[in-house]
Amino acid sequence: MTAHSSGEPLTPSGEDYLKAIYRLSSGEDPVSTTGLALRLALTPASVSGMVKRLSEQGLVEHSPYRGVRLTPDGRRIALRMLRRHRLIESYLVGFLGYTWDTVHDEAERLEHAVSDGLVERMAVALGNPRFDPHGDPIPDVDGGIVDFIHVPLSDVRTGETVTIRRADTGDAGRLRYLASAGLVPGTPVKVVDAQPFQGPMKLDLAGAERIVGHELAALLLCSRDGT
Amino acid sequence: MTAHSSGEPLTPSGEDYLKAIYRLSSGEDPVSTTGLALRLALTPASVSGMVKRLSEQGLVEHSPYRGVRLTPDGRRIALRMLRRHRLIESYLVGFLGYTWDTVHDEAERLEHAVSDGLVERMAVALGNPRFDPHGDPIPDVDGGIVDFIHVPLSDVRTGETVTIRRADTGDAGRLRYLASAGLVPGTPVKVVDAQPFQGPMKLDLAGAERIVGHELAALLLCSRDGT
DNA sequence: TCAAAGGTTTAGTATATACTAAATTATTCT
DNA sequence: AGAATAATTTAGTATATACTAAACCTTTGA
Repeated sequence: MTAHSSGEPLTPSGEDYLKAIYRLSSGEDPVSTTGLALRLALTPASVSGMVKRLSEQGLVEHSPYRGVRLTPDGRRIALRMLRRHRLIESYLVGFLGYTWDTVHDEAERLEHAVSDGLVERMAVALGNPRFDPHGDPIPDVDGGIVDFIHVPLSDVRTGETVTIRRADTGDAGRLRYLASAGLVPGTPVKVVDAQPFQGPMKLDLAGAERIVGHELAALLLCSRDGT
Repeated sequence: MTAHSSGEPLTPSGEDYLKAIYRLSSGEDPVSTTGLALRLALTPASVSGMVKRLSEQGLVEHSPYRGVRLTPDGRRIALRMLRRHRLIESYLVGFLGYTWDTVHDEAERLEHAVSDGLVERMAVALGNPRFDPHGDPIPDVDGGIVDFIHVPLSDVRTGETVTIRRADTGDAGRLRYLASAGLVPGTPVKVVDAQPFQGPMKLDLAGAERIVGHELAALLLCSRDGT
């Protein structure tokens, strides 16, 4: 089974573009060239060129000056990469002693090198998990993905209690800090106070008080009830 | 710690060349362009070009029309790749249910993507093995490698008893057949009869008789005593 | 010893991907 | 609405790696 319908083989670069488009578009919305360029740390001009090639391969639809979106083929590949990435992260944490802040870069390279067979063996070894160590949902083999509506902690109103579900970054430093502050998926948090203008929040974590800046709070995606 | 002294980063291609040179030269002898081309399934012209670039990076020494050999830097990288490859194979067999005939291709891709840290974690999980599933020695972290003098089974004289130590191929079909015939590292074998002109050999495997063609016998590297 | 054969290198081409600088289109603000 | 600003694309360049075809050494054998 090839990666996509057209015969063209896809390069690691192409895989990264598709994955980035998926992440930025949350599956559907069109994505801007500049947004992609920022995310991939490339120039907009380079992105323009690559997008044109992906479009010729039928993996994205591109309206010049308007944006890119994935075709069904493109989305399938993006979800496959996401599955790989998240299963690899899960495996490294579960079986090789990695911590959640150190797995991202390793997975970023491995996801282009592993075979489908290896990914599935890792999935089996893990017991087919549905979430990775950061709380992100793992797409299943046929591209299904459960995506809950999560609220950034920074948007939660004072007095409300939510449960942290995901940490939306791959940055090791931030992840390490979050873990040390006890702000990991599964943790219930009550917003005691929130200062305006991107100001810090005062939180209640099982009795203990904690102050978190706006930037970090925006990375913590939460659910309101027992979702 | 970078891969080699000069600042130049090495590409996966370059890593493959160095590994191939090491394998073909058994560490020291100069290697021909054509030999390399055959091994890597490339044209001699392509090899010529790449060898020139590797030589500029100080990883190989090249006397035009005479051959290539590794510099100390080049050898270090080659051994690092060999360590990676063999540890990955060992890990896949030991922890993820792979069999010895199916690990080669997977390792061939992964060896370029894993970090040193991951390799060492796999080594620890395996208990720092010294041989991989095919019986090949695994170089240690500082590039030490125990290499015994092994005899191809095809060179063993009639009446002699040897122990199979290594299966010198990555070909899945051949490996599968060898395993099914009981011809795996560790097995003692007595040569009952050997026909001339690349003819088949008759073997005694713990009482059972077996016929093996010359090509396969040449792949089975053996030790004479209890080496 | 010298010519033929074979192995090796060079020259020129192609593909993939990134870049900078310039041209182009879209948006925003007055 | 039209000009200034911002975003996007195109044009042209560079690097890495592979290829084919042609030129070039080396070795072999008469």
